[in-house]
Amino acid sequence: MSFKSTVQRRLANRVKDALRDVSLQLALLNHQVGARLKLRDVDFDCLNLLNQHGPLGPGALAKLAGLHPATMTGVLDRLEKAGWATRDRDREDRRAVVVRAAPERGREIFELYAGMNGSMDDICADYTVEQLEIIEEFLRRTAAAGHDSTVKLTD
Amino acid sequence: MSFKSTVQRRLANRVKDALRDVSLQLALLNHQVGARLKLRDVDFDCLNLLNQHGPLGPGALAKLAGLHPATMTGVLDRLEKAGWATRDRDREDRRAVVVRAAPERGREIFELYAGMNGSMDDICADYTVEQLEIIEEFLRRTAAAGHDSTVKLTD
DNA sequence: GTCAGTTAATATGGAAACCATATCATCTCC
DNA sequence: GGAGATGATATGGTTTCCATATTAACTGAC
Repeated sequence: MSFKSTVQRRLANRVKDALRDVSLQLALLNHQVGARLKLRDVDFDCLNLLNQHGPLGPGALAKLAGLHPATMTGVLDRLEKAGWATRDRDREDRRAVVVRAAPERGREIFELYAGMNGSMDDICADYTVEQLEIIEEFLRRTAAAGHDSTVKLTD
Repeated sequence: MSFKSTVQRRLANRVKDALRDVSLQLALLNHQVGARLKLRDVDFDCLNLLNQHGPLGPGALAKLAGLHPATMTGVLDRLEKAGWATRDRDREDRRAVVVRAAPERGREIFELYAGMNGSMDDICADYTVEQLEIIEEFLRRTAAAGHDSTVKLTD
């Protein structure tokens, strides 16, 4: 890592501090949104993973979420029972099922995030196109770094 | 909200997408770090809140974390027993206790995040001072927006 | 100064969740 | 064809959650 100046190093530390705060605040927001939907944190996290990655098998979802397969069975039982997800037979492997988030329920989640989404639109409106491109690139690289770090921890 | 162009609106959506991915990846990383420390998600989240906010009473910590006071008692029991936090008498209110994260254990957490921290330093080194200032400001405003949204959801 | 009302933290116990292990059906490869 | 592996779930013991109650302490009105 090659910082060009002490100012830049200090700024990097401030960026990392701000990132930690973002992570914390969004985790707390997610917890409240989940509570409003009467979902346990672990259930809501798994639902978010399904919304992000698309349909997955319970084993793959468990691995992604860092959960035991038996735990995932319980989580999916609750999500299915509450109408947030469905389990369907896999067409190619009769052992397997495919789990999908219920698309018609997405609006309920969307509505609870409306405040945050509106605030983000307002914030983004203050930046130029060039600035937003820089910000997006930074966030993409940060997400990739987070993913890589997680993979390294589970090896 | 007043976007100056369609390009800017589209970019805002990409920024929001990227932010969701960052939130998800950091949540998964936190889960794995917590697992390495043999801490339940809820325990690790509370420890992180103590590290971020400094000493707090159990009631204030429960409110911040969106947890029931009785749940917090159990969380603090586990954190105390495992040596991650201490409960001390409040000097001014004999009913109250003050919970502190154990400073000597901070290094263990720090070491598990070393990969991510190093990656963030590398990423930041690619940006100019001006760009890092923009990024930091954006993250600060995003954290504030997240906090405000959470407060609105709990009213 | 007294006392009713409120607050802070914890105790209790029933319900819910977690997960190590086992089970069964299915798939793969030799 | 069959041994070994895999995917998902069942089981049951343990752990966690939390509604409610309890106790000690604080506050403010009278």
